[in-house]
Amino acid sequence: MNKFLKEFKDRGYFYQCTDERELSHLLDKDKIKAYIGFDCTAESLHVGSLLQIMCLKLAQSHGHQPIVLLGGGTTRIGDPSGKDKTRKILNDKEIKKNAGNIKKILKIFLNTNDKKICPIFVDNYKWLKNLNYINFLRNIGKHFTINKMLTFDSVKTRLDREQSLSYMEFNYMILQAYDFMELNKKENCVLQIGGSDQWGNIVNGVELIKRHSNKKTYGLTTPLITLATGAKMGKSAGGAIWLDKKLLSPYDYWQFWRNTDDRDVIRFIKFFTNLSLDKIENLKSKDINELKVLLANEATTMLHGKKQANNSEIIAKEAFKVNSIGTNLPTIKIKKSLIKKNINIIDLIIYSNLETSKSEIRRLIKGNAIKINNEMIQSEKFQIDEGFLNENYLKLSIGKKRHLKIEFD
RNA sequence: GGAGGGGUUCCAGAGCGGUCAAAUGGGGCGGGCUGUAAACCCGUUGACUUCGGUCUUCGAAAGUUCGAAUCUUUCCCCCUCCA
Repeated sequence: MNKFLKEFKDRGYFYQCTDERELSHLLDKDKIKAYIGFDCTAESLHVGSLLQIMCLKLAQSHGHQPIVLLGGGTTRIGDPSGKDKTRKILNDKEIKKNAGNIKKILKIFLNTNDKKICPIFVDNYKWLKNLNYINFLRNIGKHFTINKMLTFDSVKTRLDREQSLSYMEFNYMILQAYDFMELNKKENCVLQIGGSDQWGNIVNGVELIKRHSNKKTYGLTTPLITLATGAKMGKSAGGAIWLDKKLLSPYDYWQFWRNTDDRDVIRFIKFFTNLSLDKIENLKSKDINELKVLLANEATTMLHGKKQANNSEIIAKEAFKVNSIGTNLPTIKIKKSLIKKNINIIDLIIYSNLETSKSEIRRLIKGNAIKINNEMIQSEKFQIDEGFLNENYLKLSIGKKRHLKIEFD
């Protein structure tokens, strides 16, 4: 089997392929261009898209060139795959902004230095916006039969569940197929990769190109990643795990990986790090918590850089050491004059922005969750007074995992 | 076009004149156990509070009533069946 394809499989990226054998031959023979489309519905990417990104990275490492398709056009339609409801349609400005953010993230992950494998960014709005309805129906539409379209999962589940599917959404798969054809023509792209929910859309592209241009192309899908607990990846505690430091701090990103379920650790190291499979094989005997740190460091380095990763590790070490005062913790400043006037614990937490609801803070105090300098606060009337000014700062903790250093200014 | 059913707090889903800030489950948060894991147990889950209460929520608006998520009217949205 082709090396790229083999690693693709060994790492667990493989789910389905339209013609594995032939694709393998082709990959042995040529360096190809492979594309993945990214929806622009969200303001940025989150870990749910990370596996797709890793696929492109892997392709690069084997000398193939990735094409990143930003769905600026198709996002205006809304992909019904895997969704039980019609999505709210975004306006042009939002889509444009989202596409920009997504492009930025991908540039961080992908190798942009080597000309041969440098990712090509395209936005399908460019060609979709000018489509002529009549011509499109005649040239493209004739290759699709309703009979077949109705059998695709994205359509079928909606109909089975008696949920409405608008004609607009129904056309989505045709547009995605058209995208593939366009990239095949313009860039000679022969492979589309996507999540398993994209299978139908991808197959449609392959078939359209076959019928319309009589050329052979390939589709490759990745499995839907679920956590050991059965939950979908990326929608975990307290909101999405964004791949964007403006939406999720490097430290929180690091923590996300550090908190991986034991059962997922090796699998995730294969998925989400660049470590070679040989190396990973040797890791299996290591202490599970060390592996989690390794995973967190690797994943964080890839996105936020080595410095941020190391820094996160240091912060984490301090934060979880029982009685440390934590000089490296995230820090905010407060005016000494405020302390001199005595500030109430609730107001201090509001000031710190760790919580925004006073009721919630009261609940946390009742639940023994609030600590200052590692001492539990027992009363919501607790005051921070001048006595604290003997030090340069204090440590505020909420629960076991959230710690903040508050410096006096 | 005709006939029905429905829109409830993050989600699912009860409630159908006062005892409802609203059952139950999931999720979240906090505590315990531990390994920043899983499983399990406990608490909590609208806001504000001088802890007595107060204020804002049950698709939207108006009304009946001492009192409405619950009744009436209009409007908006969703679904099913018939044509």
